[in-house]
Amino acid sequence: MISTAPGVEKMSAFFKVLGDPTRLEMLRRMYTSEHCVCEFVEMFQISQPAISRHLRVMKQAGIVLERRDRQWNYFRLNEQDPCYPILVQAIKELGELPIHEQNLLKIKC
Amino acid sequence: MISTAPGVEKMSAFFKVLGDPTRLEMLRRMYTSEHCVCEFVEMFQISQPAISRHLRVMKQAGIVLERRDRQWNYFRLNEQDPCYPILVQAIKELGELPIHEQNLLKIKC
DNA sequence: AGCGTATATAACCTTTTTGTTATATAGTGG
DNA sequence: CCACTATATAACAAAAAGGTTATATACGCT
Repeated sequence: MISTAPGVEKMSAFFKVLGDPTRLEMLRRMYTSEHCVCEFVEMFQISQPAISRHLRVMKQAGIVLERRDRQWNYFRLNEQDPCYPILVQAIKELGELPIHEQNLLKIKC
Repeated sequence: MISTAPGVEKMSAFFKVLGDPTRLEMLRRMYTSEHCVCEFVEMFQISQPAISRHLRVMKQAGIVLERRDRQWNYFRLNEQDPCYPILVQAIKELGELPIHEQNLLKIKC
């Protein structure tokens, strides 16, 4: 076993993080691939500081990991998190990203 | 298929409900069996109105169903909810209820 | 050095959440 | 009818969440 079973406190904190549509959508995207902050900034209609804070919340909860590469900061799912399997199931229930919602910013950043 | 795949909005609303430790614990108990309001009132250290509101939040989100029997109001999980499988997985990850946390109020109510 | 891009943090404000107390409603049993 | 129990709702206060703007920091480029 990779990780210990989470308790109610830990798990409800995990769910609280997923309880925001912006964060859930970000996590869904990260399941497909790592993303840098500026990609998320383009993706949503909220300010860059708001994006940064959502990412920090997820990082502090242990749900995502960050990787710094020069001026870019990349975020990805933390597969070691004890709640990771639940996250994966949730993302799978959401199904494929609709084409028009897939990110076309291959060039940007 | 029993229910339609939920979208990000619906699913994050579902997670927001699970994002409170009291509610998550209540759901965990309901997975074992139906419970009436007064049982939850005994179980937690918050007021009866607070318990009632938590139950209403879960009912309005479609996560639980209620059954009225004379002066008692019983709540149970809604197995038809599209997010029900995720809830079950989460509860299973939590593991067995510790003995000292199991409810001994067989007689009350 | 000076500029532009990427990102984080601080300060602030508004909305939502969650608890409390007070009170209303409904069923049960004298 | 009255009292007691079970439960819901309203009104209120405190705390948390989430957005914004302003600003600081770091890197790459000319």
